[in-house]
Amino acid sequence: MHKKPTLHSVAKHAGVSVATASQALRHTGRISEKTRKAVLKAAEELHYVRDSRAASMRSGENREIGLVIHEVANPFNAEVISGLSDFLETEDYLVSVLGSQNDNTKEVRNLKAFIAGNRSGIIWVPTAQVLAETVNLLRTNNVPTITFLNSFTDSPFDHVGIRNAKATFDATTHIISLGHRNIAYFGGAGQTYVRKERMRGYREAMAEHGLGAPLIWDCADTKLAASEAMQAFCEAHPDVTAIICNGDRVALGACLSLARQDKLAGRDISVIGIDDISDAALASPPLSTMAVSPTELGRQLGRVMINRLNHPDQQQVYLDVTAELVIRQTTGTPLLP
Amino acid sequence: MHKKPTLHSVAKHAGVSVATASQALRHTGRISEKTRKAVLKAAEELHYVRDSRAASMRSGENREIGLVIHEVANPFNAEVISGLSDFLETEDYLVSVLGSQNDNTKEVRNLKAFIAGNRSGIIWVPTAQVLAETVNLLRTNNVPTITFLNSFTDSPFDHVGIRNAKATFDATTHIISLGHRNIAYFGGAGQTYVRKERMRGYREAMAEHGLGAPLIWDCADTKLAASEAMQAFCEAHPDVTAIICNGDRVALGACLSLARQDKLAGRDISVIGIDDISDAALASPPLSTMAVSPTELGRQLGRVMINRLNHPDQQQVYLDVTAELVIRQTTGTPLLP
DNA sequence: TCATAATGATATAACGATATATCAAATGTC
DNA sequence: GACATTTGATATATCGTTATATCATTATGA
Repeated sequence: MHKKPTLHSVAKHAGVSVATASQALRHTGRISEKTRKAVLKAAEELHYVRDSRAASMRSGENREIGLVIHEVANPFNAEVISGLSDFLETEDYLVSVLGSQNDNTKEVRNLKAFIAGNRSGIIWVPTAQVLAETVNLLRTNNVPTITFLNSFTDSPFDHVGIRNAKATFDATTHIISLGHRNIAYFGGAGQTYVRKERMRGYREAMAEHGLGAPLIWDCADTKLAASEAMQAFCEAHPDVTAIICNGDRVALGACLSLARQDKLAGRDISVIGIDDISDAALASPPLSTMAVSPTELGRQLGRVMINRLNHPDQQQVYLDVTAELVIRQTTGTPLLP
Repeated sequence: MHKKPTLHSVAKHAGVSVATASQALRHTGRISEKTRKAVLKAAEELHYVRDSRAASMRSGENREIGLVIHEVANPFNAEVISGLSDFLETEDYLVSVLGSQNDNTKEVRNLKAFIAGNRSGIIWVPTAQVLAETVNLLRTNNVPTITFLNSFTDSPFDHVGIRNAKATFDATTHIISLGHRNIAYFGGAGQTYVRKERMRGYREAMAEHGLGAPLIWDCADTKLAASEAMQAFCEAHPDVTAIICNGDRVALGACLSLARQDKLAGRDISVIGIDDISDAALASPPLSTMAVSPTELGRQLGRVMINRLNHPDQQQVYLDVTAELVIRQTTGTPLLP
């Protein structure tokens, strides 16, 4: 088996020096058209691909962005990734993704992998417990970092996320305005930054209308887990007439369980989600939700990153996108008792 | 802003030479325990992360695998990625993913990015039209490559995929055994390798039972597109009593449309998918399908890759996984006319 | 005791590219 | 025609590692 072509072999094949070949391929304008053509032809013939490790090491340039996310299979995340890479592509950056499965060890390993590979920037969805150590790692290694969705106190990094508290506040207010009194917060587990904020919005809306004793029901963030949890929830709390869900996936799972119990979401129990993933509009009945457009969010994220790369000394950016109420068919007036 | 720590700064901080620091960090066993400890401590204090570009350039080792896939947001793919990276992680490899959005230009760009980054191996879901040029690119650059799902004639690469023709043959045979005669193939578009094989299986089963005039209905591979196409399909072919779908996503879209028309999948029209994505079992009614377990498929893929990396001269591997019939509630006997 | 071997640290040369300095030849100016 | 300038190609150092050779030490053995 022969070895892969290098700049050296291209130069030899074109009959020029390595330095000339390098310049020719980079259109520096210091090489005559004739020899440039010759080098390009040689490169073509040998199927030469520049070794980006060597190039970026010498030049210090590396147009690659790393994304460390908890779960790639999450449809909301998948749509964000899609929007993000589409946008960054137009800026000639490449996005690579590593999933941490909500595991702290993997998270650090993935961040280190991106630092090791000298990414120009890192976008990071932090897990619930961020160690000061991890922050120091990113800072001393001098990587422009943006936290996404989750954040943590005293974070020195740029941030792009959702106005979580406002989203659930608005959702809860809407539900209350429909006449509901007995409203629970359903789904999610643990005290992630995002969930804490969302629960806060719910609590505040409840308090504002004098509806005390907020009720919170945990479950893992999957459709399956939510559908099982909803079953148990309905048995435990038959008096609840509406639930504010921790996200669309959970909301869809809850609706599934309702259908199995021969109940109708929007009539027997009102359900509202957050995110507006593409399945939300397609579900039956279509899901009411607080829409944030994951694709657009991905683009925003890209914009903030480009901005940071172009202006390293700019002050910290903190961008929270507002979720819009989308009323479909899973929210309605409560049944009279 | 200070610069990122290098082996040089670690060595200086520990009071040893660069060579010693390097060996200490790699546990080569040629360094005394005392100085090794000192180096480790220095590295820790400076938050040193090895520059993998320099390391892999010099050593030739690079434990990273690249995956070029058409669509990350596809739930089947997402589950495969999850299985793949979990497995390769146990072998101490890292997986990075690039999505090509079914675009030929992006596909080549992504492959080049992985070649440029000197990945140890590439897993590749080829688009419908693969240029000889692209194959040469991979070969001359000497990257162990595995095609996944799709392939092409005369491919020199290892392959992991699904026994597509058998899957649809079995699905169709099952539908026929239930008593259906008027059966269509629904979904997908164009002549990808996978779809051609799947249509072949359908056609062969139909022919074997003397059921001529196979009917094929195109639509894009998304739930939304499928639900719209199904509407049109039902109007155009009211006599069809069962459809073999190009995949679960399409099948779920079709079921959605049936529900909107107040028809029940499994009674009015039988629907069967392929893949068994996690939503299949959760849908209402639960989807009958030809199950391949995407997570397990991801693991297989990882196994084949490791195998190739450890045995570069082994002959070409071609592995097709068999799909199992899973009967849920969307398949049943046809209504009497 | 003196040669020989083991141990632990270091010096040096790569890996494959690019930035910079350099140099020869061609061109321009008065 | 002598000198300055532009143009196009090249030589060399460098990025941050690791592999290999080298070199002091100290330990071992006859």
